[in-house]
Amino acid sequence: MEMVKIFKALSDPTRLEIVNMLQSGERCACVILEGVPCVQSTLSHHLKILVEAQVINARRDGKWTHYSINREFAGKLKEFGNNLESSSAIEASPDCRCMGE
Amino acid sequence: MEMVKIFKALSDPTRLEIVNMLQSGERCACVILEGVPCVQSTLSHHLKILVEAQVINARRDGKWTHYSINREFAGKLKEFGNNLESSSAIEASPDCRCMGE
DNA sequence: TTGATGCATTGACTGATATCGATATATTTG
DNA sequence: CAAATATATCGATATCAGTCAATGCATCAA
Repeated sequence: MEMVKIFKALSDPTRLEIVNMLQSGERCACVILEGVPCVQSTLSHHLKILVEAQVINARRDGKWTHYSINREFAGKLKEFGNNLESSSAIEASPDCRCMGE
Repeated sequence: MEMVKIFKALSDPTRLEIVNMLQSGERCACVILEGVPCVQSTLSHHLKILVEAQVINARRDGKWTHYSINREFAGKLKEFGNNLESSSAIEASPDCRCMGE
C-alpha cells in the first residue's frame, strides 16, 4: 500500500516534472512554480501529495519552503526495480493451473 | 509521458498485486483472477491497462492468455530509481533564486 | 454444430482527482 | 503595526478511473 501511494504520487505529469526538476538539487516552491504549467495553489496541492507519499522532503526556512528528493524513496524504487528485473527472468509458470490440463 | 503511464498503471492496489503475482513467473488470467478481489471483467480491464503501459506482456495461447512481467519495463524502473538515488545526494541548490537574496 | 470455457468489451454508476479563484496564514520588511 | 511576499487551505467544478453486470467473441470438446 505504501508503494501504491508512491506510484500514485508519480502518476501525474506535473508531479513527475517536479521530481525531475529536483534531480538537480533542492528547490523552493517559488522556483518550482516557474517550471510548471499551473497556478500556485495547484502546485501547493501537488507538492503536498509528493510529501505525503514521502517522495520528496519539505524543509521550511523562514518564508520559503525548500523541496528535495527523499533518499529513502529513491532506494525503495530502485529495490522494486531490482526485484522485478530478476523475477522477469523467470519464463516458466510451473504452478499455473492451466498448464496441467 | 511514458513513465507517467507506467506509474499510473502501478498506482492501483489490484494492479500492483497482479505485478507482484507475476514476479514468480508467467500466469494465465484465470489463475490471476483467483488471487485478486474483483470480478473477471474488472480484472480484464486492469490487465489491459498494464499491457498498454508495457508493464506486462500478454501471450495468447488458444483459449488462454498468459501474462508476464515485461523485462524492458523492469529495466526502465530500475534506471529511474538509479537516477533518483544519485541525484538525491545533491543537497545544495546553487541555482535556486531564493538563495541569492 | 452445439455447448462450455476463457477472456474482452460495453454501459452505467460512483468515488477520486486535478484544477482554479479566493482566501487564510505565516514570515519578513519598512 | 502595516504592507508585501511565500505558501497553504478551501470550495466549486469538471473530468477521470475503478467497479460491476451483461453481453460479445473466440476457442475447444463432444
